[in-house]
Amino acid sequence: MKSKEFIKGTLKTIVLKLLSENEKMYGYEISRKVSELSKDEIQLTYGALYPILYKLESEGLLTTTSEIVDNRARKYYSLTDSGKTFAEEKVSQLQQFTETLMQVLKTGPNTMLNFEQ
Amino acid sequence: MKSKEFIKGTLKTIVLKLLSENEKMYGYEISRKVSELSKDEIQLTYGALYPILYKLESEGLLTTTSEIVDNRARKYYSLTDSGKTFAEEKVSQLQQFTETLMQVLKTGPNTMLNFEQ
DNA sequence: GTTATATATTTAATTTTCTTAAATATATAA
DNA sequence: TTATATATTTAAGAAAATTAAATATATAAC
Repeated sequence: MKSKEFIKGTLKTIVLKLLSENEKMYGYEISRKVSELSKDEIQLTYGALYPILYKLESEGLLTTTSEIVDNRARKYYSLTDSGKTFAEEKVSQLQQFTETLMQVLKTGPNTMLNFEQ
Repeated sequence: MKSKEFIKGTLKTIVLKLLSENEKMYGYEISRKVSELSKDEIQLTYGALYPILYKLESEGLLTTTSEIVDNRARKYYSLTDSGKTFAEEKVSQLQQFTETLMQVLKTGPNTMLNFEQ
């Protein structure tokens, strides 16, 4: 069982990151891309993904266009201008946070205590 | 406003990490230490911290001892043997996750698309 | 003296976020 | 005709964290 708990809070920013790299993407594609990039370590389930997309849309950060591809409905999501700005901010903040977290996790183990015996 | 959302899911592991470096710590101390190590970027509020500690205790991963210091009650938390093993696992998993996340965030921006025009 | 700040723990209501699961539907390979 | 892959949506429930308040002592400032 992969450690899913750590993803919490980062999913939205990952979605924003992918959308900032592509003119338009659809839900399934986003989910696959995350699996691919993370070598299946990070999974973006639909139950998590679609609510995120709806919320970003309701906030005016992305727009949707529907297309029929191979007879199947496909809904594309694209960042708006404010969405692009927001995405840059979030990604930058997450990178910063990640570095800080690594610092916190790096200290020790038992710094300065390895001289005993 | 600092990006607090990213912390979700990582708090427990941060607590475990600190406890694995110290024989015993009390709640307030843990909270302060996280602020210090992260230069105030990560905040462990009591509403988050104490429920985490209670849960770890109920799972047998840590034990508590109460002391009176300067007339004030102070409750120390220490990892049990299984707690130490668990802490190592969690920290290692979080480090792995963090590296994966950085890889995902690193790709792009707009790889291969900067030749247009 | 009393006010503010720092130390210290606990608990509860609420919100956010995610998991799990199910429903719906088409295309294609076995 | 069965399984697998593609594709979206929604809802119930759980988990985790936020916010806020209650309680209590010590000490520094005014």
